[in-house]
Formats: sequence, C-alpha cells, structure tokens
Amino acid sequence: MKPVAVIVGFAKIISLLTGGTVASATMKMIASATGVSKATVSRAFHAPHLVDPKTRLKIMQVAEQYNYVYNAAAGDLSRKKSSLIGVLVPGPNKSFFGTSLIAMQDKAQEEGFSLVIGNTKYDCRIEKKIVEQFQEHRVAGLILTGFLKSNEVYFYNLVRKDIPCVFTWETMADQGLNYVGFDNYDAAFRITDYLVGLKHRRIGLLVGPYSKISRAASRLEGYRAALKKNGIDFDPQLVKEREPSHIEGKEAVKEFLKIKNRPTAIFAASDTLAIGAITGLKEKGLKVPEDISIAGFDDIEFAAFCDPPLTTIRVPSYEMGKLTMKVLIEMIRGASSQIRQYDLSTDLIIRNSCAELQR
Amino acid sequence: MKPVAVIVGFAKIISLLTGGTVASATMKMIASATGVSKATVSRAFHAPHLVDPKTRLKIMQVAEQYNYVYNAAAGDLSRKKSSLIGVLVPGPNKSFFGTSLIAMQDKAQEEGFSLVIGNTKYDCRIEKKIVEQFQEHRVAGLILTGFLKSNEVYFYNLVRKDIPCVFTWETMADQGLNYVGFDNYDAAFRITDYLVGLKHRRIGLLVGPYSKISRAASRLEGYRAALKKNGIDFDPQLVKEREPSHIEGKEAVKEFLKIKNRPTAIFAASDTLAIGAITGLKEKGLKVPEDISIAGFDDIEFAAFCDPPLTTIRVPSYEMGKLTMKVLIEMIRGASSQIRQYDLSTDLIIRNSCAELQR
DNA sequence: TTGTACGCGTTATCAC
DNA sequence: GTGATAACGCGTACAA
Repeated sequence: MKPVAVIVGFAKIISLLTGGTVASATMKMIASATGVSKATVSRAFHAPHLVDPKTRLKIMQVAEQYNYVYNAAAGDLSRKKSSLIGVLVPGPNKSFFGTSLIAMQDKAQEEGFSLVIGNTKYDCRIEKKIVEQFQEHRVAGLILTGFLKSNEVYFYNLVRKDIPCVFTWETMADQGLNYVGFDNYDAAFRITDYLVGLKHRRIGLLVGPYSKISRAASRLEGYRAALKKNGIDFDPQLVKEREPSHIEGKEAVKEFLKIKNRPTAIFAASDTLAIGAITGLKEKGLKVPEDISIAGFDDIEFAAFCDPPLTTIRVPSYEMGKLTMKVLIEMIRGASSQIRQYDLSTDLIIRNSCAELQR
Repeated sequence: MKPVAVIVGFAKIISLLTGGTVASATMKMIASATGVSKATVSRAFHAPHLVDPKTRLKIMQVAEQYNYVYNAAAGDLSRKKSSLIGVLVPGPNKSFFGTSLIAMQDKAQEEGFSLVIGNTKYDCRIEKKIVEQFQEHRVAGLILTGFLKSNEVYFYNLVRKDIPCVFTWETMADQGLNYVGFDNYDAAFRITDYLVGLKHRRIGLLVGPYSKISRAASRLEGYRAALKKNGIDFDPQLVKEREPSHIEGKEAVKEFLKIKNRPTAIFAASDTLAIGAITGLKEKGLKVPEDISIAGFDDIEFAAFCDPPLTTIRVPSYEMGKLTMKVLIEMIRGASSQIRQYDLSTDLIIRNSCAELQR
C-alpha cells in the first residue's frame, strides 16, 4: 500500500500552480534566427563534428546573441535521463558532514550533475517526504548519509527498487548495499588501545545511541575488543549512551565522576561530546589531562583549538564524499552493477588531552 | 559577450549523454489502465473537484497500484514554471550558514519547492559555473549568500535580468536589491561600546577582509563609531584584517601583543577568529579575560563551550534563512515586485571572555 | 464530467 | 551535412 506517495504528488501539483515563471530563448528560436532547423542547432552543441564549421559558428554566434541557455530539464525529459542527484543529510550543520558535502558537490559538478539536498533533521517523516520530492524530480541517484535505523525497512524497499543508492557514514545491517565509510571498529579499537598504552585501565566510553546508529555500535565493539585484548574486564557502568551534543557530554561526564572507582580516562566517541566533557570537568575543578584523560572522535576543525587540544580520530570526510559520489555516478552510468563497499582508514591524532596515568 | 555560457552548456550536454536512466509509470499508462484519458488523470490530481468522485477514486487506486510518481520536471516544462530554487553558499561547513540552510529548506519544502545547492568555495569561477548550472535547470529563483565583491558586476547583470534573487548575509553596495541580513554596524557598535563600558580604551579589532566583504566593512564602521561616541581616537594600528579562521586568529593576536601600548581588549568580528585568538594568548601565557578581554561575533554553537565561554553577538541565522526564502517565494509568485530589504536584530551575549579593565 | 489536440524544449530516427 | 517528424510526460484550451 503506497497511497502516501500519490497524495504527496497531488499536494505538489497544487503548489506548483503558483510556482515560478520560466522563460528563455529556445533552440527553435535560435534555429529560425540562424536559418537552420532545430535539429542542427542541437547537433551543433552536442555533436559538433556532425555539423559544418561555418553553420556551427553562425549558430554559436546567434546563440550568444540571444543569450541562449540550455534547458536541462527538457533535455533530460527527451533523453529519459536525469542530471540530478539527491543527497540526504541529517542536518548540514555538522561540520564533518559539511566537508563530505563539499566533496560530493565538487565531484558531481565535475561530472555534470547537480545536487539536490534534503535535510531530515533526524525525522523519519521528513526523510520520507524528501525522498518523494526527489523521486518527483527524477533524481538519477541517491546518497543516504547517516540515516536512522527506524527507517530501515522503507529504505530497503527504495534501494531494491530502481534508484541507484549509495550509503555513507552509516549503513544498514549487512545487506548487500553500496557503502562508503570508514572502519569505526578499528578506529575505536586503536584509540582505546592507545589509552591502555598510557596505563589507563578504567576507561569510560561516552558513545552515541548505538541502538539506533550502527556506527556507534561498531565503536562500542571496538572499545570492548581493545579492552579484551589487554585483559581488562568490561564494566557496563563505564559506558554511557548519549546524543552527540556539547550539553550531553557535559552532563554525562559528571555522572562518570560519581562512580566509585571512577574512570581515569574517557573515550568520547564524538568530538562534540568530548568537548562538552572537558567543559564539565573544568566546572568540577578537574584538570585535563592531569586528573583525567579525554579522547574524542571526528577531528572537527575546532579540536585542535580547544583547551587542551584534543587527542582524537581523524575521519577522511572529504575522501569519503568524493568516493561516494564516484561510486554513485558509476552506478548511474551502469559501469557495473556489482555491490561496492569501502571502508576508508582513519588516523589517530595525538594532541594533549590524554596523558599517562600517574599514581 | 557571453560565449562562456554557451560553451558550458555545450560541455553539459556531452556529459548528459552518459547520465542516469529514468523510468516510471506515466499518466498515460494509468489512464489507459483506468479506461479514461490522460487529461482526466491529470485533473484527478490537481483539480479533483472537476472529476467525478467515482472515476477519481478509481484513478487513485490504479495510480497507487502502479506506484505512480508525479514527474515534476515534465510538469514544470509544460507549465513553464519551475519548482527548483538555487542556493549559493560559500561553503556549507560554516555552522552559521548551516543553520540558515536548514531554515531555507524547511520553508521551501513547506511551499513545494526543492533546493539545489551549489558551494562556491569562495571561488568566482566556480560561482559563475554553478549559476550557469542553475540556469540550465531553470531555477525559479536564486539565493545568494555571502558572495564576493569581485563578482559584483556579474551578479548585477544576473539580478537585473530575469531570475528573482535574494541576497542574504551579504549584499552589494546600495543597489536596489532584495536583501535579508542583520545590522552589522549596530552589532559591532554595541559590542565595542560594551567593551568601553568595561573601561577599555585600547580596543583591537580583528576583522574579516573588509575590502572584499561589505559586512566586514560595516563592522569596522560600527567599531569606529563606538569609539568616536566615547571620545576615543581611532588607531589604525589596532585594526587587523584577516581571513576568518582559527589559525589566522592565533597568529594575529600575537602581532597585537607586539604593539607598544597594546590593546587591553580585542573585538574579533567572528567567533572563529576569537577562539583562535584565545588559543594564541594561552600559548603566550596570557589569561583571558584577566590579562586581555576577547569578544567574538556569530555565537557559533561552540562559543558557549570554549574556555572561557565567549562573549559574542548572536546572529539570527534561522530567522534569516526562513525570511530569505519567504521573500524569494513571494517574488517568484509575483506577489509584488517592490524591493525588500530586511535587517534583523542581533543580541549581545555576555559570557566570561570579557572583564572590566584592572589597573 | 470527460475527451481531443496541441504545446512545452529537447533529442533521436529517419530520410534527403 | 541537414531537415522533417515523432517522441519524452505533462498541462490546458476547447469542444463534446
């Protein structure tokens, strides 16, 4: 049952009635002005070698004179192709997503595609609505970034249907989906292992909602694996699941302090949480890293400029965006329909927010 | 002379040849399946009252069954309207622009428009190219955010021509352009005046490239006016023009320290610069605000969580985005062609990075 | 209330 | 090389 799509299409049509006017010179016009047929004009543009240099020059001149601009929508319609790509982001204010977005834009433009962006604000219904908008504009492909688990079924249908899709930053279970991301497990493992190397054995984990976001779950696993490798027992008390925001980080860290035999280091699986945590510790009169070490995740621009500069994991945002778009465009062009999954590697960036345990 | 547009259109056509395939149920199909004409189907959607409830219901059912999705591009073509709006941003990684973007998206979707976004990376040629891409997709309108002065002439032509345009965050000289922004002059005046109220008389200004960005110029003027009002002589030595980045802020503040009779307070006309400045001061062993006061501008999310929390100017990003889109859509719908300019008001947010001058 | 016929701006397939 | 002509999917007089 999919009546919703129909209703939405309906509402859209109504609103279009009051949409923006469009007018411009057409091929037909410049054809008659040049004294040739529109077929020739079309050819002059997309197959110059098939047209006499003289007439071609003339056509170009007239086009220029009339300030002609190609109509991509009409072309797409005729050709039954699309030069639009839809990108779904959970909110463009996250600086790391932003970097990915820039990369996608770069690549898309390079290849002659335009980007339509929709931000979901982490709301399933909005997400659904935007995808429908995308479909009405006949996007050639879809990039899904950091979507929510709750929409899994919906997307699963979408992907299996017709539109080429690439997931990035976040993917669904272990379906055969195209995906570009990075190894969350490995990154979490390494930074946890690093903290153990600094003699910490009580290491707190401040992580995103892993029940909803699988990359958070991977980070939890990486953390546990690192503990295990070093013979440290896992203590559920030391794991706190929070939305990634400064405030949540600030509040959560205070709860960590209340634990008897409290952690000497905390791995906050997002720089935002880490910075909030540092703020919270300062409020409590504790020093980072002397009294407690804090490690982050993401390497946002600000991480190098907070106090103390944050030890964290650098995520290859730009490369991810570029690769995601590359994969999608290759799918669109039908180069190969095999499933592609990439995990780019991350870097451990050591700054000054973690220190060796003193005792 | 505008041969560039033509050449670009040409390149685009080539690339489209390898674009994405599009296929879906059409009105024609659901018409024959229902046993009516496509005109009736069309009406069933956008003028339900003109069609018999029975046939309408039947059409809807069939549409649903065939999983019909409205083709906005075709509709736009036929109606000579457009439901696409182009937004030009200088790079989506700035969190304050990001907030505006979300607002625009919200409003646009509400009104049945989709957003096509292009980021210029502060590069004139890219900017130009993207606008051409927009034109090829026949965007109904254009939002220009924080553009560069160097492109002024180009945009001036664009605006005067055909496409409805609204400028935001930044506008051109005092042409009759539609604009939504905030009062940079007033904001700079107030925060400078606030610093004077804290007994500072040597106040440094760390400002964006005011020769290129007019809002930076306004902030400079507001700063000067506040000094004048308080009988303080303007000292060119105390003004430094820098690109808004952490590093520039860090470096610039060190130069301030070299000045004999150095400033006791610095107004950094961007939080990024301010935070960089604080970092620089800490490196030099100085305390904020005890040794020197720092004020910012923008109130980015992080401003409340740095050390010390930043006294700054809050900019109504969300409201600006919403209003900008509202104005544009009204223009598109031709409600009125009169020029509209808005300056929203800002708030002075007092935190702990500025203190009264001790002596 | 419904159908016919044409147009929107472009491309593709034939001919010439 | 170039020109008719028919699509592409939809809207809309106009007529029935």
